[in-house]
Amino acid sequence: MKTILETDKDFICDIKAPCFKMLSNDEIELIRKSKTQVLFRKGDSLTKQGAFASYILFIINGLAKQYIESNNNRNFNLRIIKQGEFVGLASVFTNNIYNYSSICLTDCQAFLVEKEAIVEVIKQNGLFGFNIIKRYCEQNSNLYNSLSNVLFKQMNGHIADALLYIDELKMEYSDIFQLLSRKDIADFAGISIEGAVRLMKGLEKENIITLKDKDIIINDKTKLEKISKSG
Amino acid sequence: MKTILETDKDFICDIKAPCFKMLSNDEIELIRKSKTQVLFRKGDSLTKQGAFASYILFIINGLAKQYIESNNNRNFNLRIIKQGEFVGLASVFTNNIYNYSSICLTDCQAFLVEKEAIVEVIKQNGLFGFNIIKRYCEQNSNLYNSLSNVLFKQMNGHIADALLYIDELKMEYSDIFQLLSRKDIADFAGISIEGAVRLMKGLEKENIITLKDKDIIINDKTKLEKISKSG
DNA sequence: TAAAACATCAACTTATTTATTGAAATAAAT
DNA sequence: ATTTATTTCAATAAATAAGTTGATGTTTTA
Repeated sequence: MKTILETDKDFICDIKAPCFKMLSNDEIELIRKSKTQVLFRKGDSLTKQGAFASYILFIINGLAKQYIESNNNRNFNLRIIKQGEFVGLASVFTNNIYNYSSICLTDCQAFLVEKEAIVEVIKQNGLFGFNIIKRYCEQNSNLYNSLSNVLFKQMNGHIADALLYIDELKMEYSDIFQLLSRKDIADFAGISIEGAVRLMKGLEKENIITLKDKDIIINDKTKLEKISKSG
Repeated sequence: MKTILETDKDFICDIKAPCFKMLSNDEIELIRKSKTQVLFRKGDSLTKQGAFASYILFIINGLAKQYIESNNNRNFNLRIIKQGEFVGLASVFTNNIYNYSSICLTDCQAFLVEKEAIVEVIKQNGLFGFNIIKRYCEQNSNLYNSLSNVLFKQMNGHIADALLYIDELKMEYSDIFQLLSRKDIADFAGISIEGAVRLMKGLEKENIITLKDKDIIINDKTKLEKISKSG
């Protein structure tokens, strides 16, 4: 009956993310007071595009995907959210509404911090704020990458990008492809499912990748990168 | 690219729920300013047990289920949320954290109102507040029913209760059983899936109910009510 | 402690989703 | 106008999830 885990004061210090290490006791206390910890199950949504954003989420462990929803049934996947990352930063600071959805690819232990507390701590602790902003900028630049890919490339480039992006996560999360459906991959590439399937089969024929059940192994990264560039 | 539907001032007045009819123009404006409308898809979660509650949801159309999560994989279904109902009232007024989860059984058009606005309007408009409270009490009494069922009855009574509860919705939503899995029914009864299957087969043998694919037809309501009472 | 009330496990069946492929329809680019 | 790029539709296969049943364990209660 307990998805809300009681956590003691030490717990927040225990988190691996460097950004929490630099907080003073007072600041930790401030965060601790206005946080709650939740176990999200695989498939649960962390944020819903269009809903109010009153808190940010910090992912303690697990993987999730962040995407934008379209009016019909096609989504565009923006990124994989990894452990130690924040979700909802921008929404909290600016428009008060999540402009993307995100759902768990695995069970995700997360803690939620109310925006007032985060704002307060950032105001107090410049270094903390700096790190938060840095992270946010990194995420944002990825987003711009995604956008330019979508805008200026075509199918082959898209799927190459998607595969290269996901493959980068494979070092840390070797089973990442197991967690993704063809629709997920297609949504990363911004193309139709059938298109994604076809192109990947094509890449397999040219020995650039190997499709092994759900897993995808990149045999010739150089060639894939060339395809990515040539679009 | 638009799940957030822009809605004009008239829209909120247009909602069938009686409780919105009694608002003044100013109050409507207040709500309108701090609301956003979202299309939740079948399977999307409306609230997550343990997460912060900064807004209430008003369901414009669609069906959802409200349940409490347990540490393992067993949930207890509290109720079906219907169109015209609120989700998250208590959480907003009291503890600031949702003490239950809820997910959509069908696509749900909902609008979200930030708690500050709801609180403000309730303070201004007694009749509105009264209605909100009335609704909340109704929900709560159902909850107590559920609890006492769980506590004081056993399997036969539980499944009878669950079936009777769901059957009541059948007038308005004739396909309600199509939307529910055996796990859902078991979770309403608070028993194991296998237990639910077995008992329902038993009830079918005694001609009390008919299982027709996913649909369940109650043939002998009186007998089922007797089972419910006798526990 | 024995019976009753359930839950859990394992095996199996059935239904639903996901993946794949060819063909046809649009749309964009040359 | 005619390739070229891409989506959509339809049919099928493969994989996964849901439903069902019997047998076995575990509590609870009398």
